[in-house]
Amino acid sequence: VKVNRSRFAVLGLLSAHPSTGYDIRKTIEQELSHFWNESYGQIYPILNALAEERLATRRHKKQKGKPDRQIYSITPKGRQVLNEWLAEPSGVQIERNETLLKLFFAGGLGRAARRGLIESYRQKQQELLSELDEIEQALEGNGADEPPHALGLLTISHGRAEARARLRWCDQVLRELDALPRRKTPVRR
Amino acid sequence: VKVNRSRFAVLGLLSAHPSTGYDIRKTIEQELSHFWNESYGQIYPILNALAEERLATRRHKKQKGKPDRQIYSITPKGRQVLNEWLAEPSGVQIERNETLLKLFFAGGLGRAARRGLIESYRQKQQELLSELDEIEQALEGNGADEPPHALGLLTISHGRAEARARLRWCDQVLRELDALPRRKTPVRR
DNA sequence: TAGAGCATGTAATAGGTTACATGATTAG
DNA sequence: CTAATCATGTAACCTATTACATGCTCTA
Repeated sequence: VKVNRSRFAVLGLLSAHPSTGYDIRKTIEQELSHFWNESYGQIYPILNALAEERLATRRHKKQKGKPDRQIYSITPKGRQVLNEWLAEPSGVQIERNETLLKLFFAGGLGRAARRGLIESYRQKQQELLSELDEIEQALEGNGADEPPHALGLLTISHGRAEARARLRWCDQVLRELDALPRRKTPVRR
Repeated sequence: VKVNRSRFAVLGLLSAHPSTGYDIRKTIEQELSHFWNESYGQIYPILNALAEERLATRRHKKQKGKPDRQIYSITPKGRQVLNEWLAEPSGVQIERNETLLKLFFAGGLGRAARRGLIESYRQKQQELLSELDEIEQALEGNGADEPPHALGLLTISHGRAEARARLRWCDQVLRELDALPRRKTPVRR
């Protein structure tokens, strides 16, 4: 069985409150960007399809001075479909890691370039940690009436755990690389 | 600047020794599958393109009892192109995490389903650790003449660090979920 | 007055998986 | 006898990003 996860990302956001395509993009960027992303090219056609399948309803709202909005709301059927998907366990997902790919082939590279690879990766992780701080702010509910999004905060702690683990790995590798023989491409087989 | 990473995965494997498309697929499965994947639908067209661009040469080898082989070897130009790519730092890559997506929207889910989500994720990480052990074996060079692939082993340690961090996160979340209020969808905004 | 934010959408393109076709040999 | 391994390749399909078009308002 193969499902389109982008559909569920959109449906999931609609399950919190009615939104426009524009809203959805913004929320994804502000609250999910550490583990998910969607572009307009996906969102708008998906919203259309959800409405056709009666998983969401659309209503047009005129605005003055600003473009009109197409507001989508999840239907009971949509909520049901979403919950069914939420309950089924996720399949394994091999996530590509470009830095590891480069490292794997870095035998022909010089000492400095090899270190550079890891150092740049290390910095990316540190930047990620800062981004996580910002996203956490958004999830904590800046307004007084908004309760913090407890489940969202758990995704933040996941991101931090991964980033910290990668940082430690970088530090260890940087130490080991110096100890590694500086001979040419270690051709195997 | 946007590059096709699959091309470099293939080129990188050719840089170790001449291979067929079939060999490449097998090596990827045995040694890179914890952070990279490629299907035949990608590999064969890429090999063709590499030969056309003179980054690799092809030679046909007849076999009896088995299908003929198309053996590709990297050219000096290919090696140069590869090394240039290896040296440039990798851009950020947001990797999608389906479990986190589900957790984010799990407000409407029951207690048990919520725990199930995390427990299944936890088990996937444990399975990953076992796979890493197997891949490590392959990289250590089972033959006596083969030296271990030191850089490859670093990618294993990266995988382990991530998996262990995720395991710890699961354990923590499983503890916290019980403490979380069991009220309905925490609608925000 | 330039740029950002609001808002919707599509077309072109790139990236990637799955299924299929073919067919001999070998191991269980 | 069945299934796996060897080996190459393509077509259909899905998934996803980028760039573009449009046009008003508000801020620096």
